[in-house]
Amino acid sequence: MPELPEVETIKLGLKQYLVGHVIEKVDVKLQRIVQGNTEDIIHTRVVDVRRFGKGLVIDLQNGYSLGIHIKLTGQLIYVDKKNSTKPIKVIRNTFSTLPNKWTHVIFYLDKGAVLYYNDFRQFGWIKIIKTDELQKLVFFKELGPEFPLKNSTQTQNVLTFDDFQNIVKNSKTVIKPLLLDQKKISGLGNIYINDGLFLAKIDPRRKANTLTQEEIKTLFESLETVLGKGLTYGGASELSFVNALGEEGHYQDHMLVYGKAGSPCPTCGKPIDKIMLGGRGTYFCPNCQK
DNA sequence: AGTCAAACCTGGGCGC
DNA sequence: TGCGCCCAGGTTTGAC
Repeated sequence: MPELPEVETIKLGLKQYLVGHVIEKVDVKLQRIVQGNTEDIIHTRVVDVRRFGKGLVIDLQNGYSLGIHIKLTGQLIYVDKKNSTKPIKVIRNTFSTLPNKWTHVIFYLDKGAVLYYNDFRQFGWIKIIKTDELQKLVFFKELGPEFPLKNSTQTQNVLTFDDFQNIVKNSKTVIKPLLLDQKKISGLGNIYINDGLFLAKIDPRRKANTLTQEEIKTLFESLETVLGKGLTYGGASELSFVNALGEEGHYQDHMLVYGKAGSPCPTCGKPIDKIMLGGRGTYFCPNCQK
């Protein structure tokens, strides 16, 4: 689902296409998605797009920002005259032109461009707030340091290996739910954690504080590898993810174990197992991951 | 601090 | 064919 590589991909696109545009009008079709007053963001220019973990921030010239979380199925798609008639992936095999029944917010921009917020499951949110008050939002306030993402624009509050080692060593919890906890480490999600643990040959059920120094090092590097691969492939689009132009990524064609219950392990050929951990589907090879 | 569960949603996939 | 049920997952909240 949208994790660090996916949200970074959206951020890069929005930064390229959205910055410089003036928001002329906002049409909120599903009120639940938006909090704050849309009057505060019209007739003002987009000056920057930032990412914090899996959260996005669109900064405006008048001192306001949009804090955005796309959760599982949110899409932010920039459309101008060049790509306005293209069918966009909605979910799995469903495609539709824009706007469609899953379009909940429409930002009309100058020069005839439009930014659509679509969200099949309606879990995402857009919060209109003064830029200097973003840290008051629970999500941003409690976000832990970011797992490093190679070749990304991430600059601040990046987790070092020493930080990672300390977090893992000092945690009594099970390793997989620990990695999912955005308050401890931000940016990782279910897909890349499953694949990272597989690559590191570590059983997702292990208690964090039983990992050896060597295993922690391998895990750190494995997670870096799979996240980097995710970014290289433009994200994972098995569900609803598309980039800022509505294009799909391709990491789903390169997943190691995620979603592959019963399929042969890429290393040993024995079937991939699926269990629930922390309420989340967890895929691993019981033979390779110790 | 940890663990767990429910809630937020909808459409796909399943069993019957 | 169609109904009912479960599932997917990133937070968020609340309970123990």
